[in-house]
Parts: sequence; C-alpha cells; structure tokens
Amino acid sequence: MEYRFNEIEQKWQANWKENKVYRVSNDSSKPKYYVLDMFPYPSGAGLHVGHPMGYIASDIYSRYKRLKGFNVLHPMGYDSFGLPAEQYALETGQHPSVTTEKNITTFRSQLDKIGFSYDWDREVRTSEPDYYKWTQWIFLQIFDSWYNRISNKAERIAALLEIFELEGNQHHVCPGDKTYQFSAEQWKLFTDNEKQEILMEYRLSFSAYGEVNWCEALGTVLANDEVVNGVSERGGHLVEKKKMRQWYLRITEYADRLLEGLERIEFSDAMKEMQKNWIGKSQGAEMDFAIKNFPTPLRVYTTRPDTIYGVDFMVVAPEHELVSQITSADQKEEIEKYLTYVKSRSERERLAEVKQITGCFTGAYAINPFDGREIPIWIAEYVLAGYGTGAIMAVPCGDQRDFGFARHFNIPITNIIGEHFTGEAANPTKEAILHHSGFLNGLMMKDAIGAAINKLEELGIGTRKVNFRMRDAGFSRQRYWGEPFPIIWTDGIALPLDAAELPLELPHVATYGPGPDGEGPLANITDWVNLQDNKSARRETSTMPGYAGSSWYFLRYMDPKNQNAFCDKKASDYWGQVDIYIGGTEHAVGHLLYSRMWTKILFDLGYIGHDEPFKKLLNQGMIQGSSRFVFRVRNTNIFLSSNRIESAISEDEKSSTGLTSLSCEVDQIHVDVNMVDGVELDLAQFKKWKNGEYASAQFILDDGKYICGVETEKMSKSKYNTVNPDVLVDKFGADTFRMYEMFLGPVEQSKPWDSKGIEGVHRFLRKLWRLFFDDLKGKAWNDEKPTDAELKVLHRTIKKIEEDTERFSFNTAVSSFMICVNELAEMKCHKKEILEPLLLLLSPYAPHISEELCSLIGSTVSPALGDTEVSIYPVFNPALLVESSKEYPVSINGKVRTNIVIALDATQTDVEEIILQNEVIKKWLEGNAPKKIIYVKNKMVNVVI
RNA sequence: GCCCAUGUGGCGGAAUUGGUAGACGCAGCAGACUCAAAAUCUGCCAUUCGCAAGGGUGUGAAGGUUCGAUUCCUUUCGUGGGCACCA
Repeated sequence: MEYRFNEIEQKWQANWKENKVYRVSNDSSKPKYYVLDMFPYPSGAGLHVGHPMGYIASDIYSRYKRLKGFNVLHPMGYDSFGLPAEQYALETGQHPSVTTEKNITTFRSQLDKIGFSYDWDREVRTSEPDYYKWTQWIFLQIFDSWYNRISNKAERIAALLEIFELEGNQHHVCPGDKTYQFSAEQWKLFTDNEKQEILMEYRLSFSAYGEVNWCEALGTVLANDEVVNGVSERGGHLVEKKKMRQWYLRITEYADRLLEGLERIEFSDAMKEMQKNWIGKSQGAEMDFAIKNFPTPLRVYTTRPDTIYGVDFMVVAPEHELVSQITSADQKEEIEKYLTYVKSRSERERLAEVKQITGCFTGAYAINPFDGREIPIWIAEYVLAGYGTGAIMAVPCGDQRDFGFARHFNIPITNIIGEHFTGEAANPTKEAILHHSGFLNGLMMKDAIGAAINKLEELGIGTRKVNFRMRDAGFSRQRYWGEPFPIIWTDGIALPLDAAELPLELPHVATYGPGPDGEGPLANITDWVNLQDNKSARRETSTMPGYAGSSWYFLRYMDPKNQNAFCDKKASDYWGQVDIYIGGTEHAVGHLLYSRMWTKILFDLGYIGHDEPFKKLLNQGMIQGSSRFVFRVRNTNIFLSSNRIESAISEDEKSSTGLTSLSCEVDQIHVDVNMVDGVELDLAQFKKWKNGEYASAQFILDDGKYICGVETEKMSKSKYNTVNPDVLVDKFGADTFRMYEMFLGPVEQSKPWDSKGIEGVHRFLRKLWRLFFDDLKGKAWNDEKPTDAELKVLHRTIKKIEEDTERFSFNTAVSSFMICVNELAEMKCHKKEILEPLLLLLSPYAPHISEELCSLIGSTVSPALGDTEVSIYPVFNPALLVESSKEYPVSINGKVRTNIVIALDATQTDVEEIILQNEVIKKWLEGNAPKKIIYVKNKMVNVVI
C-alpha cells in the first residue's frame, strides 16, 4: 500500500468542507484563540509560493491550538478594493467587480489546495456593499467625533457643542486652527456655516486643502510612486503640486496613545522602532527670532536650543508664508526661480536626494536674541512646511546637513564646542562643554538644553514644545474602485448621510477616466453627484483609500453576517484582541498604525472593549525569487552558456554560428525559472517558450549544457521567477508543500525560493508512511508494547515539537520530525502506541496524511478536527527522559579533546578525580597539575593548564 | 544621509540562557539491491598537514571581555529592507 497523496488530500479536503469541520462558534465553553493572517489583495497574477508562507505558519498554529483544546477563530478574506483592478478596467473596460470576482475565485482554488483550516463562512470582502456599509458607518462615527485632550479620548461632536455653548473653546484648543478662540457668547453669534467650519477643524475625520501631485496632461492626481523626476511615470508628462480639497484622519491626536500602546503589545523591537520613528515624538522648544526691518518674527522649532549661539543661518520651507514678504528686491528673481524648481519636485524626491544641496538666500536677516547677531535667512527644499513651524535654525558645527549646506554656500561656521569640532564634519554630540555661548558658557550641552529653554520662557520669546513628525493621514483618493464617502456637500458644508441610508453603493460608471478638475471618475455621473431635490447639494466624489477597509476587518470576522452592527459588542468582547497576527513588514507604518487608530476610536466611543487590535505580531520574511538568465549575443539569435562568455571559440562553433570570437556584447534576458533545472536550461522547452520566439535559437554550450546566470530578486511575474504553488502541490502533495515551506528557514527571515529541496521533505513523508504500511506487504503497524527507548524517542519529540511550535520555530520542528522518523525506522518500531501520538503532533503540519493514517489504524481521535472539549495533544512525560549519566565534552583551555561519561550527580571533586585519570587528559597535562578545572553540571568540563 | 535587519560548508539552514560549530535537508561522491531504471538502503562529505594516530585553522574582517564567544562589547566591510533629509 503506497502513499497516494493526491487521493488522500482530495478525500479529506472534501470531507472537511462537507462537514464544515472548521466552522467556529461564538459560543463555546473552551478558551478562545484568534489567529489572523493579513488578508491578501486578490491580484490577477494569482498566488505565488511567497504568499502561503505566512498562511501555512498561521494554519499550523491554529491547528495546534485547536488540538490543545482552544476555540480557534481562523478566518480569511480579501482586501478587494484597489488600484490595479481600476487600472485594468481603464485599459479593458471590464468592471473591477468582475475582474475582482474572477481573481478571488483563482485565489480561493489555490488556497483550497493547500488544506487550510479557515472558517470560510466568515469570509469578508472589503468591496462588498454588506461590508463597506460598515466602513462608511465607522467613517461617520469618526466624522462625528473630536479628540478631548483633557479626558484623552475621542468624544462625540454633540459633547463639544455643549462645551462651546457653555464656555467657548478656552479649554479645548482647536487642533486644526490654533487661531480660533471664542467665548460661549461669541460661539452663539456665529452663523451655522461658521459653526460647521469650526467644527470641521475639530473632527477626527475632516476635510481640508492639501497638496497633491497633479498631472495636467493626464487630468488626474498621481501617487508619489507614479511620479518620477517630476514627470508622470506613464507618458512622462509634467507633474506639479496642486491644492485640492482632501479628507484626512486626525491621527496626530492619537500620536501619544499610539506610542504608549506599543508598550502593551508584542511587536518585534524592530517593528516598534519603525512605528516610533514614524510617530517621531521629539522634545524641544519653539522660539521666535526677530526679523530685521520686518514686524513679525520668524518662529522656529528646535530640539537643540543649547546650540543657540552656534546659529549661522536660518532655513525656511519654500512654501512658508513669510517667504514672499521678507524676500529682498535683489533676491526676488533668484527666489522665484528656486520656487519654480521646488514646485516641480515631488515630495519623495525632495526628501530622498541627499547629495545634491540646493537652496536660495532670501536677502533677509533674523536677529539672534542673545547676541544680536544678524543671521541670513535661506529657503531650501529639505525643510518641509508641514513639520514643526516649517523653519529651522541651522547650526553647522553640530548638524551634518547644516554643515554641508554652509560649506556649499560658503557660510562662515561658528564653533561653540571647542575641540569637539574639527572643521571637517559636524559633531552632533550633547556631551561637550559650550564655548562662545554667552550665558551657557561652560555648561555641558545636555544640561544647557533645559537652561536655554528656561531663559527663552523667561524672556517670553520661546516655549518648551513637544513635536511629532507624524502628519494627519490623507483619507481620500480621486479614484473609482473604493468606498464612496457618505457625505453631501451643501454650500461648502459637508453633511453626513444618515446611517439608515447606508450603504451608499458605488454606482456604475461608463468610463473609469478622471472627472473634471481632477475629481475622481464618480464626478462624471451627474445624476448621481447632483441630488434631484436640492440643486445646491452635491455628493463627495472621491473615494476612501485602500487602508479604509483593512483598518477594521479583524472585527468583522467576529460577527461577519450582522446586518445591524459592524460587530456585536458581545462578539468583540468574546474574541477580543487578535492573539497572533501574521504578515509582512511592508505594512509596518501604514495598515498597522491605521488599524490601531481605528481600534482606539471605536474603543473610545464604547463600541468595543479593547484599544489595541493585535496582541502579538509575527512578521514573515519576504520570499525572493531566484531569477535565471540567458545571454544573447547582441542583434543575433545566438545564446552563450554563462561560462562561455569571453571564452575561446572552437572551429565547429565558428562555422555553425558565423561568430569569430565570444568576446562580444551580450544581452541578459530573463527566462522562466520553470524551464531551468538548477542552472541548466532545458533547451527544448526554451525553443517552444513564448510561442516559439526562440525556436531558431543557436547555442554555444558548455560540456553539452546551457548554464544560466542567476540573481536573487523580488518575485514577480515580469521577471519570470515566480513559482506557482499549484504545480508543487500537484507533484508532491499539500502536506509536502506545507512542510517544505516551513523547512526553508525561520518564518521571519527573508530568503530566496528554491524548489529543489522539496524532494527531501517528500521522502520524509513517504518514510513515515512506511512505518505504517509496506508497499508490498501491506499493514506494518502493530499493537505491541513500546520499549523504553522507543518511548524516549517519542517523548523527546513531543517536547521539542511543542516548544518549537510555541515559539514559531517551524523549520526546526520539521527537522525534529525527520529525526524522530529516522530513529523509529532504524529501531524498526511500528507500534501504534508510539505512532498514534506522533500523528497528532504532525497533524498541524501535515494534516492530510495524519488524518488518513489515524483513520487507517482505527484511531479514536481525529487530529484534523480536534474538536473535543479538552486537549487531545500528546502530553510530554519528563520522567521518560531522565538520565543518570551524561557524556561530557572535556576541553583543554576551551578546546574539546575528549568525551567522558560522568554520572549526573557527580560533584566537583568526583569530576576532578575522573578527569585526571583520563589518558587523553594526562597526555595534555604532560605531568603538570591543571591550574583549574571548570565543571558546569549537565554542560561541559574545561581543564585550564 | 538616517533607521532596521543580516553575514556560519557547494546550497537552505541548526546551535533556545556564553558551554562539543555545522543538527536536519538538498546537491555531490562511493557502494548495496536490480537485466536495467525508479524507489529504497549503507558509508563519506568545512578546510589544511598527515599513511595513520593525531594536529593546525575555521561562524564577513580586526580587536576586546571570558576558563570558554556563532552568541556579549568596540571598530570596520558587505548584503537585504525601510524612509517623510524631521531639525
């Protein structure tokens, strides 16, 4: 009886599906456990072997937890709104919902083959009206909220209105516009429109003007990614900044709580670091510098007020409102030129190009309030209007960027740190004693920071200030394939739809091109945009960004069919936080921050009972593709094997190809990795590839073989280095595929894909099978009593697998299974009493073969189900592994020279006695007494001579 | 430029708390079985000196701490990833 994995896997998958084995209830006496994968965007390319990596890890863990007696929520869905479907629609006219549906079907069939234990009854799709109804609903809740900095939570706008009626805004500074200050009386005198405008500046989702990348030629707004060197990626048209009305989420109000929450969740230190850097909390001071011959001062933000005497110039963001006013007549032309240049630069470019120093002098001077020095004011693109005050004081001796700027523009540098400044590079230390620094002279810099701020406050020209580098999150897109905003504009005022009118369904459009004035495609549907009963009312035409739907999907899984709420409070209280969330690092600062923010808002408003969505995060590494290349002699159809390039050419080759030498220019061309065995190209397949494009190819071979070039790159269709899991599953089975993906290396680590090792894992499963059934003789398993040695093998494995699974070290777990099976085979152990627990251990990793074998040996448990009230996971018995002695490595000066068996309860004296009688040790001692003998119980012995 | 990660045989990787470096697998080599192939099994497999016994070297590089370092510290180089030059 042989291992027919295809039959077995199809059989059990059908069985699990039919019996809804993985359906999970919100009502259970078992402890809950929530295992979540980052749901995929269903792209047209389908799954490649990189995708299932995290899914397999989470599936193993889910199945493990189920065996351990937990009620496990393990759902899957699709993040199905997004740009690619829309771009495809633009090219082909196919509605995104059609292509999305098709892609999902492909994804699903690929996922099904791998044998995942998802509860598909809970599937969500962000582009379904049943789902985005609630995305819109949550948006309305955010719109109807403001952040009370005193109670430190989101509250309803109604509560804010009450406060304004009672006391104006004296206790609640307006986050959107700090100049708003009014009393209760003044508030009451405002018109309705004025009141709405003020409220907008408080709302947690708000509309305001912001800059976008505008491409006149395409008539559309572009993402940073789509802009290269100031022109559009597609078509190369000019792109410039344009102010447009945008929606934002006031995530900055949550900056402190997002920071604080990191302390309470298990993210990797690297991930926490990334989020912290993104939020970018800094402590410093805001201070005013008077401007020579100008009434208003220049306000700067600095984290280093201690360096105030080292300020040699000021840099203001080009967009700063003072620029036009302070620019001197003779600098006007230069400044205009520079501003035009900056306008053509995307923000990404402004921030990414470091080597090129640009800037322009305004002709104006600021006055250092402490020593009265005149400081030239410059503008430069590296200072952004959005951060701090949009202006900085530059200290070249302490800041490398300022130093480079000063060097480049020949601005004299003041040294305030004595010998710590060499004149060759800036020194950002805080550990230097200040020189030439007036009242700060002689102070250590880090102590001078406080002293300087105190002085500033005393003089009334500055204040202590905490700053965040995070900005409010842009929340609207001029696109079609996203959630429509449930907002109607009337006389410039945004009015929310009533919850009863949700979902506001995405209407069909005739074309997917942009609307007039850079609006999204929805603006083209005048019937939809303009409301019939009110001529001045107009719908919002932009849609929500990709991250809207993914900011809360983990809550919908808990109660996916609910028609009356996004998620019943009882359900979210039962499931609570996601216990383990698995996905890639690419979402480090996007999705993972937004979903944390949404969770906090929903918590503040009382809809859920926890304010951090994910208890623990596991980042899977990226699977890179291993690309293969052929080398074609330029403008010919002749291909050189990689090691023949520049080599000698034979007479035969000369006559067959007409070449005279192999030292010629070659083009490197990607070939499909699936036509290459290792590095050897299958010539027959290559000739048939791409409909025979290379049918008449000629080859210069090496020893009869064509050897390809190799490079590790991102896995992508265009590089022909993708490997489809279906092919491997068909050939080796899902169990082999699952275990091989895990065996490749640690889940967290990025690594190149290579299919060639998969046979080793497949061999392991066949070897396991042979413990139960012989290919010729049939049944091999028996009911004999196991020996101590056999029990020892089993229990050592139980311990190892449990530990490894708990710490997500799946690669070492697979190797432990191999060791166990190797040992049992060696011992010729075919005993059910040993093998049955082994199948239970294995079932999370290889569920099909485990289930089949369990059923064939008449086991009373079904590992795939594990649906009992108690754990059916094998229990490790430490007593079976107790040893009385150990073979100790004995080293001389740290170098192992021999091994000696010593009783585990031996004392230092016992050990010394035994060691000194050993022949090998005696030889090394050459008759001398050792200086010292170090004995670490259960570890090793070291003799120092 | 900044931040994070990472560097171990021909290859993927193991070594969980500072304690036998190279588990497990792939590839390779030699052999058994077979008419042959597949499958399976056995042995070898970092490098160097040596017939062997045994020794030297070895975890990117250079230092350091330690009885002992892949592991900790300093410096440095390479690779991968991220970034909003955040003052």
